[in-house]
Order: sequence, then C-alpha cells, then structure tokens
Amino acid sequence: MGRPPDPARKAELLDAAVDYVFRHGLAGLSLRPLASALETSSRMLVYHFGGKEELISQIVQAVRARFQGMLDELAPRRGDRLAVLDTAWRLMSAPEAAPFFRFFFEVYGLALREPVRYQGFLEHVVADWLRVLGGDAQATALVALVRGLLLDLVSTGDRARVEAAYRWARSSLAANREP
Amino acid sequence: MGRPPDPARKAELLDAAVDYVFRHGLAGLSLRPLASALETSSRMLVYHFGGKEELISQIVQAVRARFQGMLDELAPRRGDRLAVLDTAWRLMSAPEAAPFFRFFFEVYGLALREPVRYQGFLEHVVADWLRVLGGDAQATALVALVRGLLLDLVSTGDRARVEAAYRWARSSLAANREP
DNA sequence: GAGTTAACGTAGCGATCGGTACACATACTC
DNA sequence: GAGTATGTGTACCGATCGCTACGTTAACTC
Repeated sequence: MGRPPDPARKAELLDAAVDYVFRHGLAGLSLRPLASALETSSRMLVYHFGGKEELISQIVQAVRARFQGMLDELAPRRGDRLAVLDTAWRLMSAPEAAPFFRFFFEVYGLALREPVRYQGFLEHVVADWLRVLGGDAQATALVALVRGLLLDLVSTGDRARVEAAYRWARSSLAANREP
Repeated sequence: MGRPPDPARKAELLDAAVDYVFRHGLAGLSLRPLASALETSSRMLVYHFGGKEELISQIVQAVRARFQGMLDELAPRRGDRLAVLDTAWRLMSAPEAAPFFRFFFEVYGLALREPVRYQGFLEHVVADWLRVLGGDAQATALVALVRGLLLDLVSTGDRARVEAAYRWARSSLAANREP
C-alpha cells in the first residue's frame, strides 16, 4: 500500500547525469551544479541514489552498459578478427564517439588511482575486449593499438595522421596473423 | 638588500610534491594533506608557488622534465627505429616505471577535460615522441601500440601477456617498415 | 474518509576547501 | 646598530562540500 515507486524517474536522472558527466567530466563532479543542470536539487540526488559515491558508481555502470551494447554487436563476427577490428575502429573513431572516449580515458585515469571506487572498471576494461577478440598476444596488441590510436585522436584531433597509422598497422599486422 | 632568496627550498618542496602526487594522485589533491606530508603548511605552499593552480602546473612541468631526460637519451639512436622502440619499451615497462605511468595516464585523462589547466600536456604528449621517431603513420602507430600496452600493463599487471603482445607486434611490424 | 509510502522543497549542519592578515624570526646591506 | 626583504607560524576568512532534519504534497490501499 502507499504511493507506488516510480523507477522511471531515477532512470531519467541517471541518463541525464551520464550526459552531464560526458560534458563536464567526473573528476570535479559536485552534486549541486549537477542537480541544477538536471533541474532538481542535491537533496533529490541523494534521495534517489543514496549518495555521491553510489551515484558515481551507477554512472560508471550505466556508461559501461551503453558501451557493452556496442561490443555485443561485434561479437557475432568473432570468426574474422580483422573484420571485427575494422568495424570497431570505424565506430570508435567516429567524431560522435569522441565525448564518450574523453570520458572513458578520464575514468581510466581515475580508476588507476582508486580501483575499488570505480568498481570493476580495470578488470572489465581489458578483459571484455579479449573475450571478443581472443585472449592471446595478438589480441592484446590489437586492443592496445586501437586504444593508443584513440588516445592520440582525442588529444590531438589529427584524424588524417591517426587514420593513416591505423591503415598501415592493420595491413602490417594482417600479414602476420599467428603469434 | 635584505635577506637573499633561497630557491633550493622551493626546489625541495617541488620534488617532494612530485613524489607525493605519484603516490596519492592529482585529481583530489588538497593543499593541507600535501603540506603536512611535506612537513610544512598550506601557508608555505601558497607562499612559494603562488597558489594551487600554479603548484599543479609546476608539478606537471617538473614531471615532464624528468621524463624528457629519458626521451633525450633515446634521441641519438634515431637511425634505427626498432632499436629506439626496444630501448623505450624496456625502460617504460620496467616495474619501477609503473608509478610514473599511473600518474601519466591520470594527468592524460584530466588534461583531456581541462587542456588549458595542464598547460601544453596534450601537445607535448604525442609531438615529443613523433619528434624522436619521425612524424609519419608508422611512428604514430608505434607510439600508440606502446602506449596502449602500457595502459594494459598498469591496469591488469599481466606482464607476461603484455610482453608477449609487444614481441609479436614488434616482429610483425618490423617486417613492414615503410608505410 | 483514514492510513501509508513516495517524491520533493527549504534550510541548515559540520567539515573542508583555497587563500589571506598579521606578527615574528631570519639573514642580508649599510 | 638601523633598515630591509625573505621565510615561517597562527589564526582566520568566505565559499563550497556531502549530507540531513523536517515539513509538505502526491498517489496509492482499505
């Protein structure tokens, strides 16, 4: 009995919070500015999420879930590693993905310092990809290459040079597929 | 006239501050805990460095200077790219370098969000390496590969897998040296 | 209607933040 | 010694932090 819970409200707030941290970052996140951007109050954020710590945890989880969806689309093509790599590269190097990867690398840096706070980030961040590509040395190198190129891309914006580097490395690595 | 300045005191504090952020991170840096770890007061940090913003700026500059020293040792070998790469990899993948790279990737993430605050970090972080290796697509790919592997190493600690990935990628890329 | 629970606003708590005012000690020149 | 500039300790400022106490309204069951 009593008024029924409205989980949709919390989901709306979480979605909006994710968009907010994409734009403003996570390192200096403060409840009051976030709340006013979401047209609510810090009081309500604490009410719905329990506290700042739990809010951040749920934000990171939500982002990981969004990204996991993209990963899952790649999984069926498991047979052809280079096809998976090309598709992944096309999706991730797209300009629309840049805000996501700025956030991704920001969380990466924070998680290296406080692993428990950003629950499971470090374990998933490599393992999820190796599960798609296979866990051997070649898969490790391919993930590292793509990640390094994305880091270059979001920091320099020099798309032509990074694209050329991907094409060269891809053709170079394609010629030697077995470790 | 008057008491002469003592620049050595500031240099000591800066060095100790660098060691502190290596251990405690930069994202949540606070003057008072830093000061008490350095056996001084926040009052003195502000006096010597002008403020938190300037202190952070000088810390980042100091770390970059330390690292630049290592880069310069590699420069003379410019003729042989793979020799440079191997030397760089051996130095950077060493366990003693891990604290530095945790800090490096933390600053990287923060700099992506606030480029002006971490002055020049993003410009130097790629350009300095391309100046050593050459600015073409191959150099970009090599830097990306190493950086991605280091990111993997500091986050998973799985040295065997990462080492194997380096060896495989190195031999694979060595066979195709011209883009 | 009464009872109950969810959702929300207002106002404030104690703690900590970066930075400063002010006094005093130190080390130099003259 | 007087004069001067640096280095340092104490104590505090206003602002902001995460969080909570308290009251009110909304939506449901009976």
